[in-house]
Amino acid sequence: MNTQKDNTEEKILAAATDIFMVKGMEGARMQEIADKASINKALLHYYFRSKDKLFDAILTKMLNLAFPQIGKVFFSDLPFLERVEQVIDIYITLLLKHPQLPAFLIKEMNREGSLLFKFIEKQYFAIQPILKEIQNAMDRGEVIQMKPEHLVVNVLGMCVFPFAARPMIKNVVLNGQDDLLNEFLKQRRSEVKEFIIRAIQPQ
Amino acid sequence: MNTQKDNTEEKILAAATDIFMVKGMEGARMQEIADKASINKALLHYYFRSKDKLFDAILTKMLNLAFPQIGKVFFSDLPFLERVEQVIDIYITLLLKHPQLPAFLIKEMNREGSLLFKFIEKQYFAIQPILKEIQNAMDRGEVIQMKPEHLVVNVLGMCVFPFAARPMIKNVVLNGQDDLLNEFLKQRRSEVKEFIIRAIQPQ
DNA sequence: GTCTATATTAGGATAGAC
DNA sequence: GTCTATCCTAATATAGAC
Repeated sequence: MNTQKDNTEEKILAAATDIFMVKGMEGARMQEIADKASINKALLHYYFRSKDKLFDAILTKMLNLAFPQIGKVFFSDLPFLERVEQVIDIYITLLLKHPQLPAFLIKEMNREGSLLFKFIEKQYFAIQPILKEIQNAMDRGEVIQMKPEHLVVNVLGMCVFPFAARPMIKNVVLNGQDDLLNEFLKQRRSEVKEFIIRAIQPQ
Repeated sequence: MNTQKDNTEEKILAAATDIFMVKGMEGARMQEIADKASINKALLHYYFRSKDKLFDAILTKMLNLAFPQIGKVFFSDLPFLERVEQVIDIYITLLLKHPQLPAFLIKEMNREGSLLFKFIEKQYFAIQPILKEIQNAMDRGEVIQMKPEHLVVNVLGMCVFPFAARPMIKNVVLNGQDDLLNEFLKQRRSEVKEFIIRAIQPQ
């Protein structure tokens, strides 16, 4: 049963997500969020007490969206190169749905006092098995030898960077046209896959 | 001859650079900049009239540092693959000197009303010859065939991303240790080069 | 050119009526 | 639960003495 409370809370969360994702914690204004949710500032505070708490709610939501993705598909018994392709696929698909996510997270992880650090520190233990598994694949000769950490960062960089730097890509590389940008970002799925495979397949 | 004016102006610029690079336009405080420059707020305004104008001065300075780099070395008569290696070398060297630059620019290019856009739009004409030259190298068979725009973004992503996402790399991939992070970033020079070369060299 | 003191505004937060 | 009105602090900016 949907009370009015639930309904308003959802409106607030939706509005806050939109605003915070684009402007970040420091750029966002409570007034703007209230306007977008078609309520007033006082009601924002009634539901979330403070800007910090509201922001934390949004940040947590987006983090749970972004981070757990890798692990899911990675530990199957498919050949390693296919698993890499799947990871790239999943990530680009996620980013096409949330293009502002990379810039948002980069902004946030470089902001002092961000709650993001609490979250980030825990992830160390989550990624160790992945690095280990990459090393195993290398030892089996499924992939060329290199430092697993650098492979991870290379894949992440190629997937994430064009989204974080969309405004530059759009205006510098393409000709300022939104539809060209969208097309370009969609192409990343296959482009990154092919590029990575060429770089890491044996011989 | 150095008047007191020059001296103070330099102190302000140095302090403002430090603060703005780390905190961005919205996170920085005039008081903090004044403190760092060992002067008071009023003097900041005496020299630069407003926070906006001061920020613009810093932004312009950093942009002129970051953007014109590529072109310089790119149009020599060296083999294409060697030129790519040189570009990577120059960029990673620049980033090791200014590790906060990527996050700063990503923050800024995603901020509405940023003066960065005026600058960014002009760069379209600067990069066209580079894309053309890449295409030529592909047609000559010096490199594998792909969309030049994606090659540029791949190189840029691998160079820039680990700097933009330093806090995450440090805590998630490495073990929260600053010296490990530094070592890792230095390794990027050779790692990126080798990775790119494997991905784009013919056959 | 540099300071202290003050004005001004913006923005987060609360009180209190309904 | 929702609103209007108001408070309070932080932050940019200016006035005016030295």
